[in-house]
Amino acid sequence: MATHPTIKAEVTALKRERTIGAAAQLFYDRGYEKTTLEAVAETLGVTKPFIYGHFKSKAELLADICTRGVSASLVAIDTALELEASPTEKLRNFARDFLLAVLGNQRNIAILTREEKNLEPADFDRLSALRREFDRKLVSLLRSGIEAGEFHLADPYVAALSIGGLVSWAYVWYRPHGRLSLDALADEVSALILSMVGVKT
Amino acid sequence: MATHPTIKAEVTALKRERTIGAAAQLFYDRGYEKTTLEAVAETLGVTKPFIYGHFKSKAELLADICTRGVSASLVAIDTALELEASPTEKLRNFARDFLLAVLGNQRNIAILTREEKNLEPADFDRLSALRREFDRKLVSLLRSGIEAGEFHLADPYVAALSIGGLVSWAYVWYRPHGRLSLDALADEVSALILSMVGVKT
DNA sequence: GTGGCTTGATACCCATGGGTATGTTCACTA
DNA sequence: TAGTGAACATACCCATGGGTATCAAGCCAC
Repeated sequence: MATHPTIKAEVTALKRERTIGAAAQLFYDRGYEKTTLEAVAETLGVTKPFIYGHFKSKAELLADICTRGVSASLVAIDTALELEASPTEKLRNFARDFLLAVLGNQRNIAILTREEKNLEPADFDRLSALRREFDRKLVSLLRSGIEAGEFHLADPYVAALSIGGLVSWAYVWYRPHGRLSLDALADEVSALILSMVGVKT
Repeated sequence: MATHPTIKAEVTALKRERTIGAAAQLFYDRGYEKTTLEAVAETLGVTKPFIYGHFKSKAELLADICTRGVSASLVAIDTALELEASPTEKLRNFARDFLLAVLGNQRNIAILTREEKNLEPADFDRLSALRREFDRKLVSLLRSGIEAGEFHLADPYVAALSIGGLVSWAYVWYRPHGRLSLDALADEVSALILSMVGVKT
């Protein structure tokens, strides 16, 4: 009797998960407005009311997908800040994690970037706040590196936005099964970023 | 008699120009699919058939706007490659020009990035080819710097894509009348990029 | 000035797709 | 094994907006 509600909840969660997955793939491939909920339902082998039983609107699906995109990046910066290590090591780890987060959420990040105008204003504001939080934290990491004499940067704000862009943009050009492995790519990008902030190698 | 056709052509060009400008502003503010041609017409103080007299479809408007975005970046790399200067100086100039091109075409670049799924396949392919051309040329610039012993990069492809992303992403965060002037920003970003490729300062 | 042609406004069509009212099935309870 | 309710399919509504047929007005040639 204690397991019944749990199983039910798990089933519901699974259905939401599958729906979000199917929607993300289609939004990524075709774009949000060009994707009909009928198409999403067909991918899942169900019909529209199935979706409306779990989401109140198409925009809610979009918001969920985008939230995953931002959250992945935030986890990367939070993890780095909690490390017991020098700013250089924190940044090295962050750069790797951040790139892996972006590429592991390539579809979500792409949708977040492309479809922000299709978000409900409330969701847009919430996600914008998360992005600003990410930027603030990255600036603080860069600042600590400057103060420790490890980084050499005239303007940590511009550097933070540059790093954010450099890595976020990877969703545009990365192709799985490309020339480099994910790991090699992460090392390479990490080295570029350390060099950019003026870490002596 | 020789001037008549010319004036007519100029008037036609002006109408196209104004239409593209109004459309770009609205696409940028609201998104492509959320912008009706009626709204574009209203901005111009005309009606839909005016637009259809100069463009064969909404998608053609989008393609024109996006083409301007890519072209601006291509001009920057072409200009740099034609310079009689060291790779370091070429890259320094390119970085500045590229950033200024992106920010001078902020709306077009934003639309290009966000709305690629709404392009006709033929236009998408054409613009993709231009982007690849840009990447190839930037790689060749980085290569020449490595061969000259001025740049220190393990992988010029990854570096080119990183630079492209770093600068292209500026359309996301740049706000006119912000803390830094365009010029100061261009210098700062240029310095970051030179540092990234391993130019000794 | 008058006839033809170009331009764009008025008014319209209709495919599309988000969202929903209604009916049906199946799992679970007693 | 009959009854109850949740979950989902069927079938539908209708606002929206891209695109166009039609008509009016101005501009040019002659």
